[in-house]
Amino acid sequence: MSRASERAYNNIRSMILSGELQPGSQIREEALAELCGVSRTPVRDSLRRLEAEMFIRRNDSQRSFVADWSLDDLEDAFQLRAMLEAHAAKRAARRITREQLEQLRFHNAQLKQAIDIPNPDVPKFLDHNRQFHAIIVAAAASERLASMLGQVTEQPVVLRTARQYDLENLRRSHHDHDELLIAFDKRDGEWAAAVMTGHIRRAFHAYAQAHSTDTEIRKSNLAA
Amino acid sequence: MSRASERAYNNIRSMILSGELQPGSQIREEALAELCGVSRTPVRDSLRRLEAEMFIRRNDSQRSFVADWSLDDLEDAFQLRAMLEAHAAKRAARRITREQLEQLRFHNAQLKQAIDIPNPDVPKFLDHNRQFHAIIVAAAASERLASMLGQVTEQPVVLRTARQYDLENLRRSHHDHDELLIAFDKRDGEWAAAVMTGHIRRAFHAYAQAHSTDTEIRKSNLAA
DNA sequence: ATGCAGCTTATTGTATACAAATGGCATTCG
DNA sequence: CGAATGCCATTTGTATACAATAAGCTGCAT
Repeated sequence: MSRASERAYNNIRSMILSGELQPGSQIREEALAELCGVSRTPVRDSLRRLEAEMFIRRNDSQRSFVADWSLDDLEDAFQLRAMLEAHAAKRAARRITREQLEQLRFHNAQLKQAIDIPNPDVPKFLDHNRQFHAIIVAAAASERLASMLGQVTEQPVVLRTARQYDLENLRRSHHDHDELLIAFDKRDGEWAAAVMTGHIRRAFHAYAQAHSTDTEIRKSNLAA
Repeated sequence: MSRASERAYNNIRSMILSGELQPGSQIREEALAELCGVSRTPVRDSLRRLEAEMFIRRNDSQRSFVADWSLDDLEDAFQLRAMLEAHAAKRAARRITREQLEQLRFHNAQLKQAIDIPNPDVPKFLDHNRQFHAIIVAAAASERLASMLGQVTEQPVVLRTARQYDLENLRRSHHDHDELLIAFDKRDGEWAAAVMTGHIRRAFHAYAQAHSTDTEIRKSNLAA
Protein backbone atom coordinates (compact mmCIF):
# COMPACT_ATOMS: atom_id res chain seq x y z
CA MET A 1 0.00 0.00 0.00
CA SER A 2 1.21 3.42 -0.80
CA ARG A 3 2.35 5.91 1.74
CA ALA A 4 -0.52 8.32 2.24
CA SER A 5 -3.10 5.59 2.01
CA GLU A 6 -1.34 3.39 4.51
CA ARG A 7 -0.83 6.24 6.92
CA ALA A 8 -4.50 7.13 6.77
CA TYR A 9 -5.56 3.53 7.29
CA ASN A 10 -3.30 2.94 10.27
CA ASN A 11 -4.16 6.27 11.81
CA ILE A 12 -7.89 5.86 11.59
CA ARG A 13 -7.78 2.24 12.67
CA SER A 14 -5.73 3.00 15.75
CA MET A 15 -7.94 5.96 16.59
CA ILE A 16 -10.89 3.59 16.57
CA LEU A 17 -9.14 0.87 18.56
CA SER A 18 -7.90 3.34 21.15
CA GLY A 19 -11.34 4.84 21.57
CA GLU A 20 -10.15 8.24 20.43
CA LEU A 21 -12.97 8.05 17.94
CA GLN A 22 -16.00 7.16 20.03
CA PRO A 23 -18.19 4.22 19.06
CA GLY A 24 -21.32 5.45 17.33
CA SER A 25 -19.93 8.86 16.50
CA GLN A 26 -20.10 10.17 12.97
CA ILE A 27 -16.85 10.64 11.11
CA ARG A 28 -16.34 12.95 8.17
CA GLU A 29 -13.86 12.32 5.42
CA GLU A 30 -12.45 15.81 5.44
CA ALA A 31 -11.91 15.85 9.20
CA LEU A 32 -10.02 12.57 9.01
CA ALA A 33 -8.04 13.84 6.07
CA GLU A 34 -6.83 16.79 8.13
CA LEU A 35 -6.06 14.58 11.13
CA CYS A 36 -3.98 12.29 8.95
CA GLY A 37 -2.39 15.04 6.91
CA VAL A 38 -3.55 13.64 3.58
CA SER A 39 -6.30 14.44 1.11
CA ARG A 40 -9.74 12.86 1.08
CA THR A 41 -8.80 10.35 -1.61
CA PRO A 42 -6.66 8.02 0.51
CA VAL A 43 -9.03 8.56 3.43
CA ARG A 44 -11.88 7.29 1.30
CA ASP A 45 -9.87 4.19 0.43
CA SER A 46 -9.23 3.56 4.10
CA LEU A 47 -12.86 4.05 5.04
CA ARG A 48 -13.90 1.47 2.46
CA ARG A 49 -11.44 -1.04 3.90
CA LEU A 50 -12.47 -0.33 7.46
CA GLU A 51 -16.09 -0.66 6.46
CA ALA A 52 -15.41 -4.11 5.00
CA GLU A 53 -13.68 -5.00 8.24
CA MET A 54 -16.74 -3.69 10.12
CA PHE A 55 -14.81 -1.09 12.07
CA ILE A 56 -17.05 1.45 10.44
CA ARG A 57 -20.69 1.40 9.47
CA ARG A 58 -22.51 3.56 6.96
CA ASN A 59 -26.12 4.63 7.11
CA ASP A 60 -28.34 4.56 4.06
CA SER A 61 -27.08 7.92 2.88
CA GLN A 62 -23.43 6.91 2.99
CA ARG A 63 -22.46 8.77 6.11
CA SER A 64 -19.88 6.93 8.18
CA PHE A 65 -20.01 6.07 11.87
CA VAL A 66 -17.61 4.30 14.18
CA ALA A 67 -19.01 0.83 14.81
CA ASP A 68 -20.68 0.40 18.17
CA TRP A 69 -20.63 -3.26 19.13
CA SER A 70 -23.16 -4.91 21.32
CA LEU A 71 -22.37 -7.99 23.37
CA ASP A 72 -24.29 -9.97 20.76
CA ASP A 73 -22.08 -8.64 18.01
CA LEU A 74 -19.06 -9.63 20.04
CA GLU A 75 -20.38 -13.14 20.55
CA ASP A 76 -21.22 -13.44 16.89
CA ALA A 77 -17.69 -12.45 15.90
CA PHE A 78 -16.13 -14.84 18.38
CA GLN A 79 -18.34 -17.68 17.26
CA LEU A 80 -17.19 -17.23 13.68
CA ARG A 81 -13.63 -16.81 14.82
CA ALA A 82 -13.74 -20.03 16.84
CA MET A 83 -15.06 -21.91 13.83
CA LEU A 84 -12.51 -20.45 11.44
CA GLU A 85 -9.51 -20.84 13.75
CA ALA A 86 -10.50 -24.42 14.53
CA HIS A 87 -10.63 -25.05 10.80
CA ALA A 88 -7.23 -23.42 10.42
CA ALA A 89 -5.81 -25.62 13.17
CA LYS A 90 -7.19 -28.73 11.52
CA ARG A 91 -5.64 -27.81 8.18
CA ALA A 92 -2.41 -26.75 9.84
CA ALA A 93 -2.07 -30.13 11.57
CA ARG A 94 -1.79 -31.77 8.16
CA ARG A 95 0.52 -29.21 6.57
CA ILE A 96 2.71 -27.66 9.22
CA THR A 97 6.46 -27.94 8.61
CA ARG A 98 9.13 -28.82 11.16
CA GLU A 99 10.38 -25.27 10.92
CA GLN A 100 6.96 -23.82 11.66
CA LEU A 101 6.59 -26.17 14.61
CA GLU A 102 9.90 -24.87 15.92
CA GLN A 103 8.70 -21.30 15.55
CA LEU A 104 5.52 -22.14 17.44
CA ARG A 105 7.61 -23.63 20.24
CA PHE A 106 9.76 -20.54 20.33
CA HIS A 107 6.86 -18.12 20.62
CA ASN A 108 5.13 -20.29 23.18
CA ALA A 109 8.29 -20.35 25.29
CA GLN A 110 8.53 -16.59 25.00
CA LEU A 111 4.97 -15.97 26.08
CA LYS A 112 5.43 -18.35 28.97
CA GLN A 113 8.45 -16.30 30.03
CA ALA A 114 6.41 -13.12 29.76
CA ILE A 115 3.97 -14.27 32.47
CA ASP A 116 6.17 -16.56 34.53
CA ILE A 117 7.87 -13.74 36.35
CA PRO A 118 7.03 -11.43 39.27
CA ASN A 119 6.12 -8.57 36.95
CA PRO A 120 4.28 -10.04 33.96
CA ASP A 121 4.98 -8.39 30.63
CA VAL A 122 1.51 -8.44 29.11
CA PRO A 123 2.37 -6.65 25.84
CA LYS A 124 5.14 -9.17 25.23
CA PHE A 125 2.69 -11.99 25.90
CA LEU A 126 0.19 -10.52 23.46
CA ASP A 127 2.81 -10.04 20.79
CA HIS A 128 4.07 -13.62 20.88
CA ASN A 129 0.50 -14.86 21.18
CA ARG A 130 -0.35 -12.99 18.00
CA GLN A 131 2.63 -14.48 16.20
CA PHE A 132 1.77 -17.96 17.46
CA HIS A 133 -1.67 -17.73 15.92
CA ALA A 134 -0.33 -16.16 12.75
CA ILE A 135 1.95 -19.12 12.16
CA ILE A 136 -0.96 -21.53 12.46
CA VAL A 137 -2.97 -19.53 9.96
CA ALA A 138 0.01 -19.48 7.61
CA ALA A 139 0.43 -23.25 8.00
CA ALA A 140 -3.24 -23.71 7.11
CA ALA A 141 -2.30 -22.38 3.67
CA SER A 142 -5.59 -20.85 2.64
CA GLU A 143 -5.50 -17.25 1.56
CA ARG A 144 -9.25 -16.94 1.87
CA LEU A 145 -9.31 -18.37 5.34
CA ALA A 146 -6.55 -15.97 6.34
CA SER A 147 -8.43 -13.01 4.95
CA MET A 148 -11.65 -14.03 6.71
CA LEU A 149 -9.86 -14.50 10.00
CA GLY A 150 -8.42 -11.04 9.59
CA GLN A 151 -11.98 -9.77 9.61
CA VAL A 152 -12.91 -11.27 12.97
CA THR A 153 -9.65 -11.36 14.86
CA GLU A 154 -9.35 -7.77 15.89
CA GLN A 155 -12.33 -6.42 17.75
CA PRO A 156 -13.09 -2.73 17.74
CA VAL A 157 -14.17 -2.87 21.34
CA VAL A 158 -12.27 -0.66 23.68
CA LEU A 159 -12.14 -1.85 27.23
CA ARG A 160 -11.14 0.33 30.15
CA THR A 161 -10.72 -2.60 32.50
CA ALA A 162 -7.77 -4.95 32.25
CA ARG A 163 -9.72 -7.98 33.32
CA GLN A 164 -9.27 -9.72 29.99
CA TYR A 165 -5.59 -9.96 30.81
CA ASP A 166 -5.91 -11.58 34.20
CA LEU A 167 -3.00 -13.90 34.82
CA GLU A 168 -4.95 -17.08 35.31
CA ASN A 169 -6.40 -16.70 31.84
CA LEU A 170 -3.04 -16.09 30.29
CA ARG A 171 -1.66 -19.21 31.94
CA ARG A 172 -4.54 -21.26 30.63
CA SER A 173 -3.92 -19.82 27.18
CA HIS A 174 -0.34 -20.93 27.38
CA HIS A 175 -1.50 -24.37 28.42
CA ASP A 176 -3.77 -24.56 25.35
CA HIS A 177 -0.82 -23.68 23.18
CA ASP A 178 1.18 -26.50 24.71
CA GLU A 179 -1.60 -28.88 23.90
CA LEU A 180 -1.89 -27.55 20.35
CA LEU A 181 1.82 -28.19 19.90
CA ILE A 182 1.38 -31.82 20.86
CA ALA A 183 -1.64 -32.20 18.58
CA PHE A 184 0.36 -30.71 15.70
CA ASP A 185 3.27 -32.97 16.48
CA LYS A 186 0.94 -35.97 16.29
CA ARG A 187 -0.66 -34.52 13.14
CA ASP A 188 -4.03 -34.85 14.85
CA GLY A 189 -6.23 -32.28 13.17
CA GLU A 190 -9.36 -33.17 15.13
CA TRP A 191 -7.57 -32.68 18.40
CA ALA A 192 -6.00 -29.42 17.31
CA ALA A 193 -9.39 -28.12 16.17
CA ALA A 194 -11.02 -29.06 19.47
CA VAL A 195 -8.32 -27.39 21.54
CA MET A 196 -8.50 -24.29 19.39
CA THR A 197 -12.28 -24.07 19.75
CA GLY A 198 -11.99 -24.09 23.51
CA HIS A 199 -9.12 -21.65 23.38
CA ILE A 200 -11.12 -19.07 21.47
CA ARG A 201 -14.28 -19.60 23.49
CA ARG A 202 -12.38 -18.94 26.70
CA ALA A 203 -11.08 -15.75 25.12
CA PHE A 204 -14.65 -14.79 24.35
CA HIS A 205 -15.84 -15.23 27.91
CA ALA A 206 -12.90 -13.28 29.29
CA TYR A 207 -13.66 -10.55 26.81
CA ALA A 208 -17.40 -10.63 27.48
CA GLN A 209 -16.90 -10.34 31.21
CA ALA A 210 -14.59 -7.36 30.75
CA HIS A 211 -17.10 -5.86 28.35
CA SER A 212 -19.92 -6.16 30.87
CA THR A 213 -17.82 -4.69 33.68
CA ASP A 214 -16.81 -1.91 31.37
CA THR A 215 -20.39 -1.19 30.38
CA GLU A 216 -21.32 -1.00 34.06
CA ILE A 217 -18.55 1.48 34.71
CA ARG A 218 -19.54 3.54 31.71
CA LYS A 219 -23.13 3.66 32.89
CA SER A 220 -22.27 4.73 36.42
CA ASN A 221 -19.97 7.38 35.00
CA LEU A 222 -22.84 8.72 32.95
CA ALA A 223 -25.10 8.69 35.99
CA ALA A 224 -22.59 10.61 38.08
CA MET B 1 -23.99 2.79 -3.67
CA SER B 2 -23.92 5.69 -6.00
CA ARG B 3 -24.64 5.49 -9.66
CA ALA B 4 -21.28 5.63 -11.39
CA SER B 5 -19.62 3.48 -8.81
CA GLU B 6 -22.31 0.83 -8.94
CA ARG B 7 -22.27 0.78 -12.72
CA ALA B 8 -18.53 0.29 -12.76
CA TYR B 9 -18.69 -2.48 -10.17
CA ASN B 10 -21.44 -4.41 -11.91
CA ASN B 11 -19.85 -3.95 -15.32
CA ILE B 12 -16.42 -5.14 -14.31
CA ARG B 13 -17.79 -7.98 -12.23
CA SER B 14 -19.94 -9.30 -15.04
CA MET B 15 -17.08 -8.93 -17.51
CA ILE B 16 -15.02 -11.15 -15.25
CA LEU B 17 -17.80 -13.69 -14.67
CA SER B 18 -18.59 -13.88 -18.37
CA GLY B 19 -14.96 -14.42 -19.26
CA GLU B 20 -14.87 -11.23 -21.33
CA LEU B 21 -11.89 -10.29 -19.20
CA GLN B 22 -9.63 -13.30 -19.36
CA PRO B 23 -8.33 -14.89 -16.17
CA GLY B 24 -4.76 -13.83 -15.57
CA SER B 25 -4.90 -10.83 -17.87
CA GLN B 26 -3.82 -7.42 -16.66
CA ILE B 27 -6.47 -4.75 -16.33
CA ARG B 28 -5.82 -1.03 -16.34
CA GLU B 29 -7.93 1.45 -14.50
CA GLU B 30 -8.22 3.85 -17.39
CA ALA B 31 -9.26 1.15 -19.86
CA LEU B 32 -12.01 0.00 -17.50
CA ALA B 33 -13.06 3.59 -16.94
CA GLU B 34 -13.62 4.03 -20.65
CA LEU B 35 -15.43 0.71 -20.95
CA CYS B 36 -17.79 1.72 -18.14
CA GLY B 37 -18.15 5.32 -19.21
CA VAL B 38 -17.00 6.72 -15.89
CA SER B 39 -13.81 8.24 -14.54
CA ARG B 40 -11.04 6.33 -12.81
CA THR B 41 -12.29 7.26 -9.34
CA PRO B 42 -15.32 4.94 -9.20
CA VAL B 43 -13.34 2.30 -11.09
CA ARG B 44 -10.72 2.35 -8.37
CA ASP B 45 -13.42 1.85 -5.75
CA SER B 46 -14.75 -1.11 -7.66
CA LEU B 47 -11.32 -2.65 -8.07
CA ARG B 48 -10.75 -2.45 -4.35
CA ARG B 49 -14.03 -4.23 -3.70
CA LEU B 50 -13.36 -6.87 -6.31
CA GLU B 51 -9.91 -7.39 -4.89
CA ALA B 52 -11.39 -8.01 -1.44
CA GLU B 53 -13.78 -10.49 -3.04
CA MET B 54 -10.79 -12.12 -4.76
CA PHE B 55 -12.07 -11.53 -8.26
CA ILE B 56 -8.95 -9.51 -8.84
CA ARG B 57 -5.39 -9.89 -7.65
CA ARG B 58 -2.66 -7.29 -7.48
CA ASN B 59 1.05 -7.87 -7.87
CA ASP B 60 3.60 -6.23 -5.60
CA SER B 61 3.58 -3.06 -7.66
CA GLN B 62 -0.17 -2.62 -7.44
CA ARG B 63 -1.02 -3.66 -10.95
CA SER B 64 -4.31 -5.52 -11.20
CA PHE B 65 -4.99 -8.87 -12.83
CA VAL B 66 -8.12 -10.93 -13.27
CA ALA B 67 -7.95 -13.81 -10.81
CA ASP B 68 -7.03 -17.14 -12.33
CA TRP B 69 -8.37 -19.91 -10.14
CA SER B 70 -6.83 -23.32 -9.85
CA LEU B 71 -8.82 -26.38 -8.88
CA ASP B 72 -7.23 -26.09 -5.44
CA ASP B 73 -8.49 -22.55 -5.07
CA LEU B 74 -11.93 -23.75 -6.03
CA GLU B 75 -11.84 -26.54 -3.47
CA ASP B 76 -10.61 -24.14 -0.82
CA ALA B 77 -13.47 -21.76 -1.48
CA PHE B 78 -16.04 -24.55 -1.46
CA GLN B 79 -14.65 -25.97 1.77
CA LEU B 80 -15.08 -22.62 3.48
CA ARG B 81 -18.46 -22.18 1.93
CA ALA B 82 -19.64 -25.58 3.15
CA MET B 83 -18.53 -24.75 6.66
CA LEU B 84 -20.14 -21.31 6.65
CA GLU B 85 -23.41 -22.40 5.07
CA ALA B 86 -23.70 -25.32 7.47
CA HIS B 87 -23.21 -22.85 10.30
CA ALA B 88 -25.86 -20.61 8.78
CA ALA B 89 -28.28 -23.53 8.53
CA LYS B 90 -27.69 -24.43 12.15
CA ARG B 91 -28.36 -20.89 13.31
CA ALA B 92 -31.33 -20.58 10.98
CA ALA B 93 -32.93 -23.71 12.44
CA ARG B 94 -33.18 -21.92 15.78
CA ARG B 95 -34.34 -18.57 14.48
CA ILE B 96 -36.32 -19.05 11.31
CA THR B 97 -39.85 -17.61 11.33
CA ARG B 98 -43.00 -19.25 10.01
CA GLU B 99 -43.07 -16.69 7.26
CA GLN B 100 -39.51 -17.45 6.18
CA LEU B 101 -40.31 -21.16 6.22
CA GLU B 102 -43.22 -20.43 3.91
CA GLN B 103 -40.95 -18.50 1.57
CA LEU B 104 -38.51 -21.39 1.51
CA ARG B 105 -41.34 -23.75 0.60
CA PHE B 106 -42.43 -21.41 -2.14
CA HIS B 107 -39.01 -21.15 -3.75
CA ASN B 108 -38.43 -24.86 -3.43
CA ALA B 109 -41.73 -25.55 -5.17
CA GLN B 110 -40.77 -23.12 -7.91
CA LEU B 111 -37.40 -24.68 -8.53
CA LYS B 112 -39.00 -28.09 -8.59
CA GLN B 113 -41.36 -26.84 -11.27
CA ALA B 114 -38.43 -25.48 -13.23
CA ILE B 115 -36.89 -28.91 -13.70
CA ASP B 116 -39.96 -31.14 -13.54
CA ILE B 117 -40.98 -30.42 -17.08
CA PRO B 118 -39.93 -31.62 -20.55
CA ASN B 119 -37.85 -28.48 -21.16
CA PRO B 120 -36.12 -27.58 -17.90
CA ASP B 121 -35.79 -23.89 -17.18
CA VAL B 122 -32.31 -23.79 -15.67
CA PRO B 123 -32.09 -20.02 -15.15
CA LYS B 124 -35.38 -20.14 -13.24
CA PHE B 125 -34.03 -23.00 -11.13
CA LEU B 126 -30.86 -21.07 -10.35
CA ASP B 127 -32.77 -17.94 -9.44
CA HIS B 128 -35.06 -19.65 -6.95
CA ASN B 129 -32.13 -21.67 -5.66
CA ARG B 130 -30.28 -18.43 -4.96
CA GLN B 131 -33.27 -16.99 -3.15
CA PHE B 132 -33.73 -20.17 -1.14
CA HIS B 133 -30.18 -19.93 0.16
CA ALA B 134 -30.49 -16.19 0.72
CA ILE B 135 -33.46 -16.72 3.03
CA ILE B 136 -31.49 -19.19 5.12
CA VAL B 137 -28.60 -16.76 5.46
CA ALA B 138 -31.05 -14.03 6.44
CA ALA B 139 -32.65 -16.32 9.02
CA ALA B 140 -29.20 -17.02 10.47
CA ALA B 141 -29.18 -13.34 11.45
CA SER B 142 -25.46 -12.70 11.43
CA GLU B 143 -24.28 -9.80 9.35
CA ARG B 144 -20.70 -11.01 9.48
CA LEU B 145 -21.61 -14.49 8.40
CA ALA B 146 -23.62 -13.07 5.52
CA SER B 147 -20.74 -10.90 4.42
CA MET B 148 -18.28 -13.79 4.56
CA LEU B 149 -20.61 -16.03 2.60
CA GLY B 150 -20.83 -13.32 -0.01
CA GLN B 151 -17.11 -13.69 -0.46
CA VAL B 152 -17.19 -17.40 -1.28
CA THR B 153 -20.55 -17.91 -2.88
CA GLU B 154 -19.89 -16.59 -6.34
CA GLN B 155 -16.94 -18.15 -8.08
CA PRO B 156 -15.15 -16.27 -10.81
CA VAL B 157 -14.68 -19.45 -12.78
CA VAL B 158 -16.13 -19.41 -16.23
CA LEU B 159 -17.17 -22.77 -17.53
CA ARG B 160 -17.85 -23.51 -21.16
CA THR B 161 -19.51 -26.81 -20.41
CA ALA B 162 -22.95 -27.02 -18.90
CA ARG B 163 -22.24 -30.17 -16.96
CA GLN B 164 -22.72 -28.46 -13.61
CA TYR B 165 -26.36 -28.11 -14.51
CA ASP B 166 -27.04 -31.73 -15.34
CA LEU B 167 -30.57 -32.62 -14.40
CA GLU B 168 -29.78 -35.40 -11.98
CA ASN B 169 -27.78 -32.98 -9.87
CA LEU B 170 -30.53 -30.41 -9.89
CA ARG B 171 -33.02 -33.03 -8.73
CA ARG B 172 -30.73 -34.05 -5.91
CA SER B 173 -30.36 -30.42 -4.94
CA HIS B 174 -34.09 -30.08 -4.74
CA HIS B 175 -34.22 -33.20 -2.59
CA ASP B 176 -31.67 -31.65 -0.18
CA HIS B 177 -33.86 -28.59 0.06
CA ASP B 178 -36.83 -30.76 0.98
CA GLU B 179 -34.81 -32.32 3.72
CA LEU B 180 -33.63 -28.93 4.95
CA LEU B 181 -37.24 -27.83 5.17
CA ILE B 182 -38.07 -30.75 7.42
CA ALA B 183 -34.99 -30.13 9.58
CA PHE B 184 -36.00 -26.46 9.95
CA ASP B 185 -39.54 -27.45 10.75
CA LYS B 186 -38.24 -29.72 13.53
CA ARG B 187 -35.81 -26.97 14.62
CA ASP B 188 -33.02 -29.50 14.30
CA GLY B 189 -29.90 -27.42 13.71
CA GLU B 190 -27.52 -30.37 13.63
CA TRP B 191 -29.53 -32.08 10.95
CA ALA B 192 -29.88 -28.90 8.89
CA ALA B 193 -26.12 -28.32 9.11
CA ALA B 194 -25.35 -31.87 8.02
CA VAL B 195 -27.69 -31.71 5.04
CA MET B 196 -26.25 -28.36 4.04
CA THR B 197 -22.69 -29.65 4.20
CA GLY B 198 -23.52 -32.47 1.83
CA HIS B 199 -25.46 -30.11 -0.39
CA ILE B 200 -22.50 -27.80 -0.87
CA ARG B 201 -19.99 -30.59 -1.24
CA ARG B 202 -22.06 -32.10 -4.04
CA ALA B 203 -22.07 -28.69 -5.70
CA PHE B 204 -18.30 -28.64 -5.42
CA HIS B 205 -17.85 -31.98 -7.14
CA ALA B 206 -20.25 -31.04 -9.93
CA TYR B 207 -18.31 -27.82 -10.35
CA ALA B 208 -14.94 -29.53 -10.16
CA GLN B 209 -15.90 -32.07 -12.77
CA ALA B 210 -17.07 -29.34 -15.10
CA HIS B 211 -13.90 -27.41 -14.40
CA SER B 212 -11.73 -30.39 -15.34
CA THR B 213 -13.67 -31.07 -18.50
CA ASP B 214 -13.42 -27.42 -19.36
CA THR B 215 -9.69 -27.35 -18.75
CA GLU B 216 -9.30 -30.37 -21.04
CA ILE B 217 -11.26 -28.65 -23.77
CA ARG B 218 -9.23 -25.50 -23.38
CA LYS B 219 -5.99 -27.46 -23.63
CA SER B 220 -7.03 -29.34 -26.77
CA ASN B 221 -8.16 -26.05 -28.29
CA LEU B 222 -4.74 -24.61 -27.63
CA ALA B 223 -3.10 -27.68 -29.13
CA ALA B 224 -5.21 -27.49 -32.30
C1' DA C 1 26.36 -11.79 -26.68
C1' DT C 2 25.11 -10.08 -22.02
C1' DG C 3 24.20 -7.31 -18.44
C1' DC C 4 23.63 -2.94 -16.59
C1' DA C 5 22.51 2.33 -16.60
C1' DG C 6 19.81 5.64 -17.67
C1' DC C 7 16.00 7.29 -20.03
C1' DT C 8 11.17 6.93 -21.67
C1' DT C 9 6.67 5.45 -21.20
C1' DA C 10 2.93 3.26 -18.91
C1' DT C 11 0.29 2.91 -14.76
C1' DT C 12 -1.14 3.89 -10.36
C1' DG C 13 -1.47 7.32 -6.32
C1' DT C 14 -2.88 11.89 -4.56
C1' DA C 15 -4.85 16.39 -4.44
C1' DT C 16 -8.36 19.38 -5.60
C1' DA C 17 -12.30 21.43 -7.75
C1' DC C 18 -16.77 20.82 -8.71
C1' DA C 19 -21.33 18.12 -8.83
C1' DA C 20 -24.89 15.69 -6.51
C1' DA C 21 -27.31 14.37 -2.74
C1' DT C 22 -28.71 14.56 1.94
C1' DG C 23 -30.05 16.59 6.41
C1' DG C 24 -31.51 20.34 9.16
C1' DC C 25 -33.80 24.49 9.87
C1' DA C 26 -37.02 27.91 9.26
C1' DT C 27 -41.12 29.37 7.47
C1' DT C 28 -45.72 28.83 6.24
C1' DC C 29 -50.09 26.75 5.87
C1' DG C 30 -53.69 23.83 7.72
C1' DC D 1 -49.60 23.85 17.55
C1' DG D 2 -48.07 20.53 14.19
C1' DA D 3 -46.82 19.02 9.84
C1' DA D 4 -45.20 19.80 5.39
C1' DT D 5 -42.18 22.31 2.13
C1' DG D 6 -38.47 24.80 0.34
C1' DC D 7 -33.96 26.63 1.02
C1' DC D 8 -29.27 26.48 2.79
C1' DA D 9 -25.38 24.07 4.81
C1' DT D 10 -22.95 19.91 5.11
C1' DT D 11 -21.19 15.81 3.31
C1' DT D 12 -20.14 12.53 -0.01
C1' DG D 13 -19.38 11.31 -5.14
C1' DT D 14 -16.96 12.15 -9.52
C1' DA D 15 -13.79 14.01 -12.74
C1' DT D 16 -9.42 15.60 -13.81
C1' DA D 17 -4.79 17.24 -13.44
C1' DC D 18 -0.56 16.30 -11.67
C1' DA D 19 2.94 13.46 -8.94
C1' DA D 20 5.26 9.32 -7.99
C1' DT D 21 6.59 4.89 -9.13
C1' DA D 22 7.55 0.91 -11.74
C1' DA D 23 8.24 -1.41 -16.19
C1' DG D 24 10.39 -1.67 -20.51
C1' DC D 25 13.64 -0.25 -23.82
C1' DT D 26 17.85 1.50 -25.82
C1' DG D 27 22.50 1.79 -26.11
C1' DC D 28 26.86 1.26 -24.16
C1' DA D 29 30.47 -1.25 -21.94
C1' DT D 30 32.46 -5.57 -20.88
